[in-house]
Amino acid sequence: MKPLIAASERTREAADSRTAARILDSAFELFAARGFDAVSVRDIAEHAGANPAAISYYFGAKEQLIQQAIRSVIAPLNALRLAALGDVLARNPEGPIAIDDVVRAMIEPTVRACFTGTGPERYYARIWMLSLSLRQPYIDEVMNEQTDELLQRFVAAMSKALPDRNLAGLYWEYDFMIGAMLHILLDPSRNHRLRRVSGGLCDTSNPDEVISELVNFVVRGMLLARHVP
Amino acid sequence: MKPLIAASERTREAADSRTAARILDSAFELFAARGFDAVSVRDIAEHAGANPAAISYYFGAKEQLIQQAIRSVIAPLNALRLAALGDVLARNPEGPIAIDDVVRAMIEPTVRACFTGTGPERYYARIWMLSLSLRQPYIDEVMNEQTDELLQRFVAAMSKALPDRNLAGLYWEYDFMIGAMLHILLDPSRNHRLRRVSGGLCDTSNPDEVISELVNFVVRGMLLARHVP
DNA sequence: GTCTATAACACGATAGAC
DNA sequence: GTCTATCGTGTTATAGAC
Repeated sequence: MKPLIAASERTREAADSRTAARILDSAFELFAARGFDAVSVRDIAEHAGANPAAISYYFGAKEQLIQQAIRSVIAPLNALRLAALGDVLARNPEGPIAIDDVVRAMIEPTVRACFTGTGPERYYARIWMLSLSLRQPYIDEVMNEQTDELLQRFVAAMSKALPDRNLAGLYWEYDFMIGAMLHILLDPSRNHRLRRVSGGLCDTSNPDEVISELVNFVVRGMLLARHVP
Repeated sequence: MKPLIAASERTREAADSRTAARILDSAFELFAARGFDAVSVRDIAEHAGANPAAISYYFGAKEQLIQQAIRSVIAPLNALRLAALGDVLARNPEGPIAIDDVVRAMIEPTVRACFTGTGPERYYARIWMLSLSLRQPYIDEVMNEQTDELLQRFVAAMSKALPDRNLAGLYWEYDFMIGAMLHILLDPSRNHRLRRVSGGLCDTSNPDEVISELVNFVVRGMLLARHVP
């Protein structure tokens, strides 16, 4: 593959090269395991069976490799989420839709990707958590690029399912949903902490159970416009 | 201050020295801003007006400084949470308690600490997120040490408020509550993303609004044992 | 108790051979 | 397109002066 001059072009074409693809695969795998800062480009090159120089060649600087790694993990998952939401909307194009189905269209593909996924999207929970904790402009840029439209589509569907709720509440609750989901998805990488402290009552390694508990909790949270004591 | 031999003793006594206290203050402030890996002990020493060697002297290795920084941020917040929960329980020692009050005892001190706190606990959201994303044994150790008992006390209170709910569900929902809270508390450090995407509908810089939305959502999620469509 | 000085090593990036 | 070799910088940790 002939590298292009501009760095932005370079990264866009990167997957065309087998070596670049191997580097990218190694990148998000190692990043997910140990964090962006703790993994050096040398580690990535070694894991990919490539030369350290190949990373600069294909991706430019380490920051651009991180951006590309985040994209590689999030983009395929977002496609799955939007496909699931599309199914829900298509099932009844004119009439009402159920909030359960909308919530499930977000939660089910995400949980299944993290538990039984085989593509890059299985690293979603760890990569997203790392991105959230970094707080750097170049990270924010990728995060917003990957989630702004997704959020608007889901909030619109939530509003369609719950036309009596005001939009502000639904925006808050979308954020709460993502937070709750992300947090429980990190439990397996914390040695199943919730399972331990609950004395085994919560099986945080069972995707069906995680999905069921999450969906029920979130839907209940969204159902009533105001809590009546 | 005379340093003790064992590292564990050293860190325990660290706050006795003015220099050590300045180092610790600088540590969690810089860690919160830039992450554990991205901040060097030199940065911390410089910020504290101390010598790099002082960090090894008082804390041993960087890992122990990180552990101590996490403790310094979480412990005071946990004291506030448990005090609030104690108030709720003391208000009606024998009779029933309201789930709203239990949930609020977790959420209100935490949100207020992050928005208007003046002590180390104001760094809770960022430090905790960083700890979650690190996944190292020495971090897990501190996290479990700081939260296992807190979780049990709160779940017990939740169960007292909702005696018809089974314990497993409450454990799940405690985890969801923490996740939702943590995620929204990070919004300000993401340039108020939710405020932006909601077109200003959600004021994520207003602690009262965050508390109110969170408490209502979480309590609704906990109120019904099963969702009825 | 706090400092200076430095050891010993890892980092990202790149020039230039092939 | 991929390699080797290396530059310059920054890292943790510590030995030893004060």
